Amino acid sequence: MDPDGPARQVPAPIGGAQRGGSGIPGGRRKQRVSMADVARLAGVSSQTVSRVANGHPGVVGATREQVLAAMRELGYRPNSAARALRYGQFNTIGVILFGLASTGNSRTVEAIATHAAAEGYAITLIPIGIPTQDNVLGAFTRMGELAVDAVIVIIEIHLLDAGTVTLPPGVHVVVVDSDAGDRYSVVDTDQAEGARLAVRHLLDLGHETVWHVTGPETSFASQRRAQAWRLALEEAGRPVPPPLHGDWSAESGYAAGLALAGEPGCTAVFASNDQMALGLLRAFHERGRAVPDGISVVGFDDIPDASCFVPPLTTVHQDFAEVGRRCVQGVLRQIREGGASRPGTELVPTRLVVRASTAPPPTRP
Amino acid sequence: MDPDGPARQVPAPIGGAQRGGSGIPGGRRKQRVSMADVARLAGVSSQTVSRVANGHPGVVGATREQVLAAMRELGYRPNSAARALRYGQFNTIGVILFGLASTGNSRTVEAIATHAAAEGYAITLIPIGIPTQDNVLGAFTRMGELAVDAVIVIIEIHLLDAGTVTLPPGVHVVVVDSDAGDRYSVVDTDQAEGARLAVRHLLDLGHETVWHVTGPETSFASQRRAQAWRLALEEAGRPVPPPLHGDWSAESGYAAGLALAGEPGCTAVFASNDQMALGLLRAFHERGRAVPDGISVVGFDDIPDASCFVPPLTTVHQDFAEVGRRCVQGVLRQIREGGASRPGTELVPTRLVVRASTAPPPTRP
DNA sequence: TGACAGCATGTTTACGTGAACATCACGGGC
DNA sequence: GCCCGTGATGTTCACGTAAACATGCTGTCA
Repeated sequence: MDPDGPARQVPAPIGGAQRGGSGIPGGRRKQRVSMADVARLAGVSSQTVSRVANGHPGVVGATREQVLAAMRELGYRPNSAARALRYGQFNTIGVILFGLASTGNSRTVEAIATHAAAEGYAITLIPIGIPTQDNVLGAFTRMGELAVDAVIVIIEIHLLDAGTVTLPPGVHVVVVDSDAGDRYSVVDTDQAEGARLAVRHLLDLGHETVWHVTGPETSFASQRRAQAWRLALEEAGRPVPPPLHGDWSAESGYAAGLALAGEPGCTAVFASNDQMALGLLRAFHERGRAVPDGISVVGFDDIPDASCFVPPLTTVHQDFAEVGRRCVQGVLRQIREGGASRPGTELVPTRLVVRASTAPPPTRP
Repeated sequence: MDPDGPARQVPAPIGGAQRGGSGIPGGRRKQRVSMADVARLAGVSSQTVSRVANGHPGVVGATREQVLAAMRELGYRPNSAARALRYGQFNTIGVILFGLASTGNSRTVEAIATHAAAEGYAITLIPIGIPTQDNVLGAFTRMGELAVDAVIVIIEIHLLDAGTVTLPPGVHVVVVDSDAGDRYSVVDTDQAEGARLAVRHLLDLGHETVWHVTGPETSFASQRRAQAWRLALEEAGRPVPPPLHGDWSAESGYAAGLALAGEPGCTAVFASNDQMALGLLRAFHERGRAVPDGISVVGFDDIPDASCFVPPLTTVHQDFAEVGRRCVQGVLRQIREGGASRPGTELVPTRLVVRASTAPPPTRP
């Protein structure tokens, strides 16, 4: 940028004409209406304008009206930069994330934004295009200069495990979906419980074992679901089939489904999210394996569409709204108490929503 | 506008009168490290620190190193409030929207965030919980005090048609998905073309006419799709069946599907989005109406999951990323040229993606 | 009636940054 | 040897706001 305004000496371009009046081509870089401008028009001091703007007492009715009229006439809007400078805070929370496209993220962000708004905070999004170390590092660095009072991180924090990267000191931070509970304040869905619920449900229906389609290896949520799946099987003394690897997309679930359809012993599958479960349903349908009579499917997330899959999907419900709420709660606590990030993990419970994609296994011939 | 809000919450700057180390343990009060602090440690003036921080020339190597070392030692981070105050801009774009949950919105926002980031801008989200006049008005008002240089509006702007509401003057603004092209700069998907493509596709396959499931009445996108659907049928001289009304959700599509399954003359349906199309597929499946052999279904959006519906869905592809890109382009142009919002509508083209949910109508007995 | 309480309003100042201007040291040309 | 140009660095100031402090006026009570 090149803000070389030679004529920026002028302290107040007013003089009667306000915006378009003067013959000056292009309003240059003059700030818009300030308190001083309003004060001049209203014939009071700028401090009185400030008092009126902030609803402070001690301004008599007539004066107040005069000031308000001047504000309206000039279209005064408070300058939040100056205000932030004065107060030392922005009333803004930064959210670092990798992609809004994933269902969970957008719902979590929405909840964060909503709850933050209720507390008078706005949300600033810092998206990471590709989650490489460099990009993440860059985002954290930029973070430092960003106009935010606190940060919520919704990326796989273990990308930062190299240890060379640390959040700028003094930044309040809450992390979602991570194993960094020993270093940061973490809010997370109880992935393990959810996966266990899914597996137990299928075993209780009488299935010998449960196959699993994972999410991407880089996802901590996926890792934990897979781990809990394995554990639940082992605890029940069941064989643990080799997991299939997906990438969250329905297409990858479809590919896994085509493979699983060829496994005669496979009667139950737990997919690490609903999209992949959708892919499974399609594959099984195309291969003539009836769901749920021939094979059962359980997903994870409980996206709104899941109730209209064919058949409606049994899945683990995640409370994204609650995750968002607790994130906001967490950072606000830090901001207000002034403390640094307090390590620890908060788990948001899950619940199983049983629909029509699960049933007892077919009776063996 | 009414800048006279309720008393603003002011975090009392604790401590005595001076910045000196008031022995208060709950060290909330003072700003963090400033240039002056760095300057003191490095034994230079704060202006020199500023030069180093901004990479300006004219600082000799040794001095620069000294300053950098001091910065590292103190953990200096520039104060963006002061910077914004100085420069008169925030490098931030505000996005007003109603819910990220809708597929389109989150993808558009993601694209906006990505492109904005590439230009050095961050995104501030202002969510509107329930799109009542009051809430929208409130958001626009808050907008005025927000730390943003421009605004992108992704709500049904006709909510504001009362005319009592206007954007704060001087705010750069781009609107998505709206009929306000005469007042604002608008970027929109070519809804009409998309709907026409869908209808033409079905008619070309030999269907006598096409039924339609709309989105909510408050949605301008839905209105335009419905209008284009009607027009395409009329142009072809076909009967126009009564439209069924949904609310974007799969469940509402399911309800519509149950109704349509009872219409023997219905052989083709155009749903206003993919979620509702999913609901249709479920309903038709449950009612034994085979898709596409008994009845054809076309959606709108081309969500990633659509390729794994049963059967894979023929749908109209929306280029959300392009919409986001143009929004950013639009506001940046306004910011740089300094002009106000220039009325006009930019249309982003759509294309039909043919999959397996459409086929010629069954031959009449 | 005078001193003072109480309240409306004005004045000063600091917040952190960076442009514009000031200063200072050094070296080369005359 | 002196002057001046050049380049490094310091000083001043304004950006818009609001707390702290100062002023000035009104009315009241001893």
